Amino acid sequence: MTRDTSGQVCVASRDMRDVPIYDPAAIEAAWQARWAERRTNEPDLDSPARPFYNLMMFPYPSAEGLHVGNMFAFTGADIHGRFQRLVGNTVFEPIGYDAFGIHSENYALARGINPAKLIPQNIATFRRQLHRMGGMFDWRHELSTTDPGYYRWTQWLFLQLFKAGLAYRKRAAVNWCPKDKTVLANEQVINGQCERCGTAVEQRSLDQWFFRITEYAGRLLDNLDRLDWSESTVALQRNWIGRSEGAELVFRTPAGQAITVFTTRPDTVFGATYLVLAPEHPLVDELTAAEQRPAVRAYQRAVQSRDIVARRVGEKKKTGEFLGSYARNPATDESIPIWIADYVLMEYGTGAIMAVPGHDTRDHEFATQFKLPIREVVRVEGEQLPVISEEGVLVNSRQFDGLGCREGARRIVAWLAERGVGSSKVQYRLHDWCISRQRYWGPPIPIIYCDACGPVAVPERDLPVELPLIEDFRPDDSGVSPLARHTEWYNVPCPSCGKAGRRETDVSDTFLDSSWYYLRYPSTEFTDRPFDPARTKTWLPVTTYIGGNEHAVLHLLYSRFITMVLKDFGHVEFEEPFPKLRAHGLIVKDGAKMSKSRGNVVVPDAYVQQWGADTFRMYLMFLGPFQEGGDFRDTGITGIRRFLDKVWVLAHEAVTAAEGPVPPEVLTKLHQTIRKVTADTESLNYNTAIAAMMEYVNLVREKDAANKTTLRRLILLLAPYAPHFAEELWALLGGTERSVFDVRWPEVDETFLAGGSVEIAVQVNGKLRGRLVLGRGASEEQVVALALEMDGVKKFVNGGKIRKAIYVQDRVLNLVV
RNA sequence: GCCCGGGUGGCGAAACCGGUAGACGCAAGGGACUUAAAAUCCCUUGGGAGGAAACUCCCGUGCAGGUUCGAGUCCUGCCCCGGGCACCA
Repeated sequence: MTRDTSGQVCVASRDMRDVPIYDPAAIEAAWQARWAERRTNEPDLDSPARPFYNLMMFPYPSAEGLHVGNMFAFTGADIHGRFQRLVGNTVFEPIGYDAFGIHSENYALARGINPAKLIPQNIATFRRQLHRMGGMFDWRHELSTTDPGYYRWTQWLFLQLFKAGLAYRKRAAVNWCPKDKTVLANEQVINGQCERCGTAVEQRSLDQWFFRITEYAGRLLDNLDRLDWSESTVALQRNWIGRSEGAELVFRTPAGQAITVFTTRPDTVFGATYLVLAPEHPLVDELTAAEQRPAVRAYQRAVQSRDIVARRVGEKKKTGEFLGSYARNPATDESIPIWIADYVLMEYGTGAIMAVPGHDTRDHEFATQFKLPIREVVRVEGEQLPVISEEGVLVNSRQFDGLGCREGARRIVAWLAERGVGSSKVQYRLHDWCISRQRYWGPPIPIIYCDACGPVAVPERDLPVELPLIEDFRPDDSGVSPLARHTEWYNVPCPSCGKAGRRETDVSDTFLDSSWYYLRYPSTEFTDRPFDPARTKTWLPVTTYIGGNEHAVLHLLYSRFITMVLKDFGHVEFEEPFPKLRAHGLIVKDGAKMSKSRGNVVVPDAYVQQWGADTFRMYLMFLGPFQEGGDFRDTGITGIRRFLDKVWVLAHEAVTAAEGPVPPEVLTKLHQTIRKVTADTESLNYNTAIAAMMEYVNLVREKDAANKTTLRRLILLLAPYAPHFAEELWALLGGTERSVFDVRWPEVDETFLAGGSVEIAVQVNGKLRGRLVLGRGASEEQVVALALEMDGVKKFVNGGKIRKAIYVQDRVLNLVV
């Protein structure tokens, strides 16, 4: 019996020859030290032969440390990087920390310690864990978004948008989380609740900074067609941008006011029997008749106080109020009533709709409730109103009667456009990006307010605007940042006129930090520029980006937007930062997402400690398809360890044993394995690549064909997956290179694939009746002749005539009788 | 409601372009080695029926149909699970 220092039982050679014990802890520590000392993972950034920028989504350094989901993601990405290096690319694989933001701040609040003191401890833990997992990280280029040398440029970025008119300030109803005491982006509101703490979100009206991402909606959408991204991610982004084609139509009041509505169904304009404005619509006041004023005011107040949950999600029952005034339907010329109702949202379209109760479920509900006229303008045989389908013909639409919906829509828009009361319009669901946060833990927005000059940009030479270390970093419900309690910090002269000014006390959204970090990585050592032009030209855009779909919308959309802006202002030469993106799956535990609140977070440390990083890495990859994720159970780790033990023993046997001839079938299998592992690793199908290596090892053992030359090839295949293990065995098998990662990936020799025998399935009428083992490439005649001799086949052919024989070369023969 | 995934043994999963369903691994059972246990090695393992046995047959990829010589894979209509969006006009 043998045990290593951790108490782990280890194998001896299967024939009891003495083989040193595979002790991952020792090997892994030694190789990690060697990599650091030899600068193995530090590519030449200035003149790389074949630059390959392998990017993974950087973590936020939570107090719990790296969890198993992070390790799954990073391992998958690291395998990709290591493989790319082995096939001859100069791989740059950086890592960093997205350490600003509400996660970190909330934890700091709970502990009562300033995040500026707490975060470095968390980062230290992450750094240690990232080293331990054996990633091919270039530690020279590690970054943290909380470093003033980083956020200086985040602030610079803000200023570029500000100067271009893409950052603006407006008072807006925003999502307010009463528990976290902060404004949330729409994207951070899930079912009307704060995505962090689950508290119901309220509406508040505050002055906020916004970025005009909506100006880029069309480009952000159109470019998706040109990106090599996981389909799932593309679908999420498309959905989020939400393009709708339709028309804007103008309804006029007798007094001449114009109410513009957006509709996707201009074909139904003859059925518009009333108008509905959002309660906050700017025209509401002037359109309200005197006698309706009290009721309208009361309704507006009621809507405002109702939380966003009720407005957005719940409440089947429609509510609304008549304004007491009318407008003309531009198609029918009829006078129709104007209402307000909270089912119409100010943020979408024009904040006003033409209601077509015959052909819209919501309008139908509302009209029924308030007894408003419902008119049929689209007829579908055998269907009752409301008819939503566009597969009908227009009726009650005068000269347009009888047309199909689509054709009708075109003609009606053209007809209204002639009279200046309509035009076609593309509408997006995307909203502008609110980047203000009334919090402490973020980069201060670099603006100074001056009574004379208005909001003035902090001069670039004065960046960074450093976040001061304050004791009272706790937010309150005043709606202003904790920084607003520090006059000594915010009272500064106006950079423009020199009179008394006041700093912006809000900080920016974490998503701004992460919207450009990939530009910073190659240039971390430059203190005088955000990203060096030469380095950027060499390394960007990112070659492969790997990350989770939880960032499919926010992070990826914002990064694309920021890159487009930088392109438009001449700072970079490309507009898509991530031409190739692969989404990995989610690791769940017992069917549920891992979260602190569920208490099901799995920390990898104990596993890495017990089994070694290599075993745990491979185990995570063997769990299921990388791009699908899976449920974490630790029941299968032994399988991977047994596999590595077998390879370990084979390698040691091969070193001492005399080199014998390799059986041909082992050689064939070897080249099949090289082919499969190459293809699967390239396409991120790591689970099946591992299975293929296991199959090969099983065969080598069965044939007792351990051999240095062939084992070296196996070690190379294994290297991306188990890097320390591979280094150790490569050296053992006589590798003279400084690292196995400086060797070239093995190539498939087709001549070995051609040989060997195949098993051909023989079917009668599509049912399997026997198998033939033959040399590759047998002709149909030969196979049919042999098949007819088989007992199982004879029995079912039963003397009948073969009507047809279908032969798929080397695979299957089907006899039809 | 709309948009993505997905449904295959006791479990995680494989299956190229429609061509031998269940590779690989876990767990389980049996055996070898051992004083014993662990480790290791060998065998069995989708369900059912028959046979002393070598074996043989039938059924089987969420459900119901269809296309095809042949369907886990393609088509039509459903059911269920996961994720995203959602009073978006």
